[in-house]
Amino acid sequence: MSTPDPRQIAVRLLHWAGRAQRSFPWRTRRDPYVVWIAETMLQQTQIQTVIPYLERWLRRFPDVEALAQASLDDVLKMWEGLGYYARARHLHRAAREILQRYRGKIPDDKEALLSLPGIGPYTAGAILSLAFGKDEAVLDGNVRRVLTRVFGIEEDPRRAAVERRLWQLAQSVILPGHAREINEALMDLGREICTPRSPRCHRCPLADICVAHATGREDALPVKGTTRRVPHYTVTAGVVWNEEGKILLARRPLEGLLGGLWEFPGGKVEPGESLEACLRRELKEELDIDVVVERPVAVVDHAYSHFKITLHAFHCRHVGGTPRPLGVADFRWVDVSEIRSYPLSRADIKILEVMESEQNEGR
DNA sequence: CATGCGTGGCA
DNA sequence: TTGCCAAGCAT
Repeated sequence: MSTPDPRQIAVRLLHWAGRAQRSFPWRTRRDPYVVWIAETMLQQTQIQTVIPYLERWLRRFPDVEALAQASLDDVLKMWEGLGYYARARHLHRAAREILQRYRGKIPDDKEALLSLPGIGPYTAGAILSLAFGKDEAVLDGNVRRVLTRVFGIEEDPRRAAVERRLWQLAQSVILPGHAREINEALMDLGREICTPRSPRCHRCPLADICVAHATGREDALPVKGTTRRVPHYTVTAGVVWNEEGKILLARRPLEGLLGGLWEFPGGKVEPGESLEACLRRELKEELDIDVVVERPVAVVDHAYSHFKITLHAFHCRHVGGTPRPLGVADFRWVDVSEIRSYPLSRADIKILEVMESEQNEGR
């Protein structure tokens, strides 16, 4: 089978794009700000997850200025539960930079976009083509899957040389003046038809020119790398009460896992260590306080991006030492009713929900 | 260039 | 239940 003709692909995609489409917020409004926020939320995240977050976000931060003027805590709170929290921190920083350097206007220049935190090649291409109508390609997971199949690319797409070739192919199917429709069609095709498993080739407008379809390689492409098994850790967390009936919340360091979120402090159990000893040690190391570990609150299983934990939470009584932020970014004594107003990770929300249900049962 | 970085849905 | 996967970016 000959190599598919990019122009023919473009024409097919444009025709296919003429069908009834779902109306997403970032399609109804071509506002660069909306596209920027939506595309950032959509990084590694599915549409149905993003939509409610996006709607809330746009009500709370309707433009660059509102976002720039918000506190990081407000921004993280709106992002709570969406994951990959560096995205929210980057949006916040970028908004301040856009306000300062570009008078609040999202730049329509590729180099300027790429220099902003959180904007890489995909998001820059998406903003330029979808919001500004420029003839720029996008290459995301959907487009990568479509192109590796249509062109029958058997090499690992994560290799830099293959990645460059895929960008060239993505650019080659852009018909001048039609980048927006082509890019959206490619991504729609990848999401709805050219799916990772069991692609619906009988409904695909490219099926008759697709190398993978012709050779029965649809399910094998794109080739996957070797998956490493994820480690599992046992972790403790303390709901530390003081004499006034307040609870100690700690803020995680601003970089790294769950950066900037608030949590019930604790940490990883070391080999041979009891849960209670772990908790006393961690609270001493991170906050320089002494506690008595009392009854358990909850046991929560949780999976992060690259490891899993079983989290044992205990009520604790603060018996000594004024907290100091040794291994945390900040700390605060708060009323139970105030905890919900802080951005927390999913695992800590599960703990909080158990506490709230106990409270409602009058325990 | 390889790795770190969340969460929820699905088979 | 477990593993796979999803509109990537930073370092």
